[in-house]
Amino acid sequence: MEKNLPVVLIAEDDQSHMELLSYNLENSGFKVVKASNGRDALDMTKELKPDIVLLDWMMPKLSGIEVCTYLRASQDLQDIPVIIVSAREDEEDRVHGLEIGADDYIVKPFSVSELLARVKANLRRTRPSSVGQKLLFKDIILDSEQFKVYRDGKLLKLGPTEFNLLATFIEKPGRVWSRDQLLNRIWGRDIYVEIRTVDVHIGRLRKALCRYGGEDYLRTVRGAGYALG
Amino acid sequence: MEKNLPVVLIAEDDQSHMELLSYNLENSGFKVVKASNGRDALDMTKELKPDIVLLDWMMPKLSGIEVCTYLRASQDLQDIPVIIVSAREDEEDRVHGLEIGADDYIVKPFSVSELLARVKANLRRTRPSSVGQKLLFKDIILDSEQFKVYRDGKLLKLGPTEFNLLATFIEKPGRVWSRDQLLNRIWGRDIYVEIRTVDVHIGRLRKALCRYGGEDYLRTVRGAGYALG
DNA sequence: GTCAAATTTCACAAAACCTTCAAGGTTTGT
DNA sequence: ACAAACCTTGAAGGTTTTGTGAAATTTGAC
Repeated sequence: MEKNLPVVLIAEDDQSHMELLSYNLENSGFKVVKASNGRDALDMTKELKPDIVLLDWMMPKLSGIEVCTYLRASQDLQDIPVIIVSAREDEEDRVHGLEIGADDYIVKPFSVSELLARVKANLRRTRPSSVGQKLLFKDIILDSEQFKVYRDGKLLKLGPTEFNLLATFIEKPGRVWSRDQLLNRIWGRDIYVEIRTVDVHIGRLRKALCRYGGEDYLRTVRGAGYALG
Repeated sequence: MEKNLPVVLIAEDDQSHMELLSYNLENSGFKVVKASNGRDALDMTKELKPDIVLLDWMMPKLSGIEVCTYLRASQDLQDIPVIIVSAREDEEDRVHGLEIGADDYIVKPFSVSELLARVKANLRRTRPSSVGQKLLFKDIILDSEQFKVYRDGKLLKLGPTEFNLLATFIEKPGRVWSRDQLLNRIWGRDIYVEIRTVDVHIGRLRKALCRYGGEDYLRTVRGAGYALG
């Protein structure tokens, strides 16, 4: 079982459509979670906090529109990108979808490559490292497709955890992450490890980044957590 | 009889059309299998598992649309690329064709070069090594037309799985593939084999590539997968 | 400056992960 | 039908990474 893959929640009641979507997304390196109606979609979103949500417009229990409206009103879920998938292609419906806060709107039928492109485009905003993009910070380059990190042109050797930490930091330079947030994001929500373990890995990442000299970009925020720069 | 050519099944009831298609495809290095109605097309597809299927929209017994719908619903045939060939050029028909799961839609009359381009484009997705081009990485040459691999000018002996692995890697040098992705891509998606099997084949590929010495280009990325370079 | 709290460092054992090997099985080729 | 080539799998063995406590150091408040 792969770890740390971006999670896509698909809410779609048509079975064959669901197959098509999940197969292609899984093959492109996403973890797929499925919901076959609006209520499940909403519950699972609250529970799992996926990285992006695909909502079919027409679904039993709650429509995609209703689910989206709810998500947008919810404090801790409103940042999750939502893509509405619909057979309605009227300009009016499209506008309605975007008006209630969806980030994108795809009309059925769509090509698989179009769907993937849009999913990635929307993740690029919130989780750039998950879509195989090169990320930069000062003289650091993190290539999430090749799993390589360079500083000042020199390849660095990082362990998996250090890599994930850096990927998290470099997505939002300057943002301070608490130890708890880092544990949730990198270790997973239901793993129990000592909170101090984070410090150790930060230390290791620090050492790795300064392997060939240079400023220490990792900032310790006493009582709060860590940040890059 | 030439082996290992990609197989195209053409379903077309118009005799002269069939001639045109098969002549050109055979000339471009495909093995062509012919069906003159929808029912035969379906039976032969099940039987032969061709690499790609060209379906005329209007055919006796079963229409191209019906055949395509069936293929998409069938567990072990749904990955076969389908191109619908039709005289209907309404946007509506095109949409319908894609909606039922066709990968592409070509309107008659079409140029031969357009057809070939689309066939190859669709094969590139599922059978990248079947479109016969030479791929290079450092001193490695992979000739997917001849199914031969050279390193530093010397012919290497690879088993089929090793060849496919290398073909996958060399298409995107540096890209890290998870074991799951490799299994899906090379073994196929509904085959169940242990994930560790991948490791063994990687090991063999490694050994084969270094048969006559030289650097080991296969990079193991702990917790993530493998990459070439 | 002193002190307590917070953070960093260190070393090591355990866990996770990868590689290799060899024994069947299966497929392919003759 | 037989032999060769190839594939799959489990297990053993080796390597890297990880988690943890304890000690050392830093920090900020007083």
